[in-house]
Amino acid sequence: MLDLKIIRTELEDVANKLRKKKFDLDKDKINQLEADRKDLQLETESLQNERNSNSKAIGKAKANGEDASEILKGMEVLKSKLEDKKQKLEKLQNELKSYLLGVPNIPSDDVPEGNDESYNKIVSSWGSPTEFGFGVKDHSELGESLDEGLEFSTATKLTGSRFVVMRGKVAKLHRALSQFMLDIHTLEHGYTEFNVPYIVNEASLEGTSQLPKFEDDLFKLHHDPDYYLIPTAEVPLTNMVRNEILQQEILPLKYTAHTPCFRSEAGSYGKDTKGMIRQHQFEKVELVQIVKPENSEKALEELTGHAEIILQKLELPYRKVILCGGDLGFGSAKTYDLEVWLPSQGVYREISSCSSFTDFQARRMQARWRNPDTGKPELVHTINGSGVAIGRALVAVLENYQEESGRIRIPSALKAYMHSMEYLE
RNA sequence: GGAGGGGUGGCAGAGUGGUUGAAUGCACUGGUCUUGAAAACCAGCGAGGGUGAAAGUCCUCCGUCGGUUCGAAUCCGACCUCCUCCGCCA
Repeated sequence: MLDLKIIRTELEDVANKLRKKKFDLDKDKINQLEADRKDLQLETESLQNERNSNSKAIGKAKANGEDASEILKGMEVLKSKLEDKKQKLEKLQNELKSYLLGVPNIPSDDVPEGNDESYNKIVSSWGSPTEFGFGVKDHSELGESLDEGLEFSTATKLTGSRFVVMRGKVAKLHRALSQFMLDIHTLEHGYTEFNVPYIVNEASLEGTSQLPKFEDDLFKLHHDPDYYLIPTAEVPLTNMVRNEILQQEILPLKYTAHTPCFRSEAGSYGKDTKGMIRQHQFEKVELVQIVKPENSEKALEELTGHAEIILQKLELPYRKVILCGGDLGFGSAKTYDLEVWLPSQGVYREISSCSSFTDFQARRMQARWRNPDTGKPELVHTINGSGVAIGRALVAVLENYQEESGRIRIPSALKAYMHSMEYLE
């Protein structure tokens, strides 16, 4: 959610900046709602003031044994007038709030212009596309041809499309990837490891801005009150500071967790239907930082670097891309995607997305820190990114480490987690 | 699942219908003292919002939502949540 004060005072400027994100801010609607709100709020509050002072006068009169019936008589009219105004004000404020909840974050100045992903800019590359002297296979072909490998049809029997069963060594490799990533982030990058609920409430999802706008992307459970499966560990990790006022000494907070993620993938019919690129359930090691506003730009660079290290240690060729305004997520001010080389497709595919949300999530969550200079609570900034997606990392390893025979070599960084196996067999 | 007891400011913890947005302690900030620090003493110190150039002023908030009342932290109802005991259980 954006700062209402900034919207009020710099409406034109905000509208201009949001244009980069292809969002059309309804200035007339905001102006109208604001004008009405102002009038109504003034009237309501002055009636409340009147009621309060009358009530106090009644209390005083009764304490002194005096007659208060004269004041009491006037209160009846005042009460119904107040009730009326209050209801109208509440309706108006709800209208304003629900509109504002649908307004995206302002993109950072260095975010490139552009309508879609074709305008994203390559920031840097690491390694070069793996060379093969033979015809490469894709990960599903490789995985299905292993004795103990990927079983898409079994998963379809158990559940439906967009799920996978991993058997034996592949399941172990998948687990090795998650252990490896967690170890690097906790031992070398200073993150605290968490094990969190995979089911969260509505307030958490509103805090990190999946709700109310993107309910269709979530799996909702039959439970009262509403429960949802997490689409990413960003939700539980970030919401740990919801409604908190943090001491500055504990900042920055650096949290990581390995969790499954659940996404309905509504609206992606026909996209990546084959293989494990796009699943309803996948695992991910997530990185979250809670920082002082002045440090958020630096923290985004740092966190993205932490995700890059994983790909480097796995010796997977990748490139770093900055998303253009049109491709930027709803709450993000700036996003870097890391794209890993997939030989079978001959393209780089997203394996991590690292974003700064500035104070957008913090405002929704009322996540604050006490600034010793002002003595006042101020909003923190939140940053998160995948470090990295495990299913996609498995895909990348299978494809980039394949040999002509169909054997898969184990990346050296993972050997310690795979009982020194040379090959996946 | 059953029985009982709680949820109040950054923390601890008073407060059971009327100048209580809230005693007290801790923490924090400023000052006095000190070569400096600590201690001691003095003063200040909740959050969100409206309005205003500012000083200020007004409104809302005591788990959440709703109700009773001229007036609710305080009474009533529902829900959430924590603790204790019993039962059950991976």
